Amino acid sequence: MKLDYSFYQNPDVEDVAQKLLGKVLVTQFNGILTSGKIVETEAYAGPQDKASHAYNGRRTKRTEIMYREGGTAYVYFIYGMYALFNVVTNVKDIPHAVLIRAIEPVDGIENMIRRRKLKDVKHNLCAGPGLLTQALGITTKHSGLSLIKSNIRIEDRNIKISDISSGPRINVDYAGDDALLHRRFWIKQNPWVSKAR
DNA sequence: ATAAAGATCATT
DNA sequence: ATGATCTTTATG
Repeated sequence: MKLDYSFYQNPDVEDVAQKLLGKVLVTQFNGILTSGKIVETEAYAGPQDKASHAYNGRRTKRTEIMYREGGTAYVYFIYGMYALFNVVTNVKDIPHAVLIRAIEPVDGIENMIRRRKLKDVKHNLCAGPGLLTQALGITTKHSGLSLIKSNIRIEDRNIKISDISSGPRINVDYAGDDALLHRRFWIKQNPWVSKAR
């Protein structure tokens, strides 16, 4: 069943990041349904987190979306090529977010392969934040959409997951000491987790 | 108006 | 380790 606002409005963003592991991220655009099991996430704890776009309460046109109520999609463009998908958490005006870093393909795999311009299923189909958005057809124009009311949603399909591992977030060295915090979570030994760089 | 950086990825 | 590629943001 689809996750509701009560799931997303949890005040503990690290807790949500871990609970998202094993849930299924689904998009349904133009009748094409694609989905994947979330296997890797990162928590961004708003104003107190030097790695967050909302650090120190920064509000810009882009980051404004993070101040919406939990259960909103925050998608932004980075490095001139990639859209990264985040789940906004906590209540309105508290800019917490969870970056979805990797999924394991579940539904519509042929369409995911086509969107990625691959020949067949390879490890790089959706193991990385910039790759899974391509595979699911997510772009910046989806930023601000409700995960409860739009064609992007997250479902609990009662998938049991094994142990959770944690470590520092990727590519946030600009965050000083906050770069050392263990706010990246993944399903232990899952082959679809992104390559750590 | 300009410049610099960036929650990445593929390749060497 | 480096290059591709361009939006967002800060600064002047």
